[in-house]
Amino acid sequence: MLRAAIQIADKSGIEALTMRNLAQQLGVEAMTVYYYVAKKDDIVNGILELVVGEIEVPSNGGDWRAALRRSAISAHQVLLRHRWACSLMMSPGRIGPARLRYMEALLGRLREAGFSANMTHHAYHALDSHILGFTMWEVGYSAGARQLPDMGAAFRRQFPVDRFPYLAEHMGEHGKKSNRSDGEFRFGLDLILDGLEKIRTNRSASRARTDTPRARRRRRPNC
Amino acid sequence: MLRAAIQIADKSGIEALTMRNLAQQLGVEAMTVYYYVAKKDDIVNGILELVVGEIEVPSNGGDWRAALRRSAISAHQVLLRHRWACSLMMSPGRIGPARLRYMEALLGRLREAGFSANMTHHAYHALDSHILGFTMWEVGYSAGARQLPDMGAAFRRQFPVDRFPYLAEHMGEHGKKSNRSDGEFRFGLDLILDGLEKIRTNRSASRARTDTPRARRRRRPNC
DNA sequence: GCAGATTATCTTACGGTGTAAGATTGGTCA
DNA sequence: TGACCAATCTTACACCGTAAGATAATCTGC
Repeated sequence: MLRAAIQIADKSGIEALTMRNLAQQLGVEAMTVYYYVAKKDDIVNGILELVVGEIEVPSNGGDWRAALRRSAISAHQVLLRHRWACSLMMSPGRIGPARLRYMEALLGRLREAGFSANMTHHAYHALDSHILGFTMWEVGYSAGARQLPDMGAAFRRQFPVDRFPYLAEHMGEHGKKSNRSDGEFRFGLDLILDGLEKIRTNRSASRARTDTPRARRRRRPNC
Repeated sequence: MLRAAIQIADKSGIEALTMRNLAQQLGVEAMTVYYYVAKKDDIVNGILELVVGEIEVPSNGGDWRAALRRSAISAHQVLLRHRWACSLMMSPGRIGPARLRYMEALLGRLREAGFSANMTHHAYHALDSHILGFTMWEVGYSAGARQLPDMGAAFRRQFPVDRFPYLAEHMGEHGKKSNRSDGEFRFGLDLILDGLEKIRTNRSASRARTDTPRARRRRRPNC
């Protein structure tokens, strides 16, 4: 049943996932679905869990940066396969077991790499914001582009290039082949990972040189 | 009318913004609203435009980093004032004049700082992803926290600390006063801005040393 | 002053949504 | 055969956006 629900959402969007549509897909009447499920929300949570389960969790050992990078790219790809999932992941009250497992693995990998509890907390949110934020933009953008085939032309008609030169240039960049397939996603991702690595090595170095009990307590307040 | 709509959405969430509710707020019947507006979507686009108009646009001249930082923090605050706006900004087909003005200013400020067209394109999306992605997480998280007052306890009940130690630690970080009020948002923002500044100076330096016509053409393909 | 046009509002109705309540079917076992 | 029970369907309700058209209030030109 959840498989059928995912199929509907993938093909026709999450707004097409109605109880009546789902029932029809299953060859059954709408209310029959309620024999297996208490509320529609349970279905939504269920399919979201399945999708989160598709994401590759960061591997243990080895280069932390590479591990997190692989996982983030996997998340990006999964969310592009199921374009409805992104906004659901950001809405409240949708954190199930699969999601917790993913979060735990990500947080653990950061701690293992040597980040403090507080730093891990910040790093997690920076990464999460990029993954979900960027992918959500991408999903919305491509949806808009599909509705309005030549967005560039439509834009130029309404807002002449001489009044919005930078926007025009920006649209031009979007048309480039070199900017297709994950380029923008990886750019922001690497920006964050590079920044984190720099902080990590600086902290390690400064700890080795100038650590004090008070500083350590402030850096790892929660262990 | 748009003001009344914003008021409803701010107080009771965007799902409470129905034509019947809005009409009642205006002391009128539902269909009367359609005398002033063709579709409900026009109202939604309208209030989104007003909100985007509240965002402080990056100033010209001076430190590009500071200008973009101020603008991003302003956007963050505006979107926290109107918690429904975030997801709307990421949905397709909602780019009105105010939004274009904001984008143009941001893109222009990046170009003016010396970034190439391609780099500006990437920088824009990195920043945008963080602003919208982070804020959207924050909105969802605090909404969940409001529904479930003691989330930490609820979490511990369902998922014992010994199985999710890192998650437990993460929740602990969320409880800290030091992590309130924008700390996490600014961390990710500075990570991106720092990374961009590093790229900017590296590019400028390498251009001064080793520029060739071909390299220049590839770096700024669109001017 | 008054007919006609314009502007503003309301009424009714339709097809869509999630779902509450209860009737109905068919199979399994004592 | 009769009781139990799981699976399905039927009906109905309150909500949603909105199409179509009636009604009331105001302004305009003679």
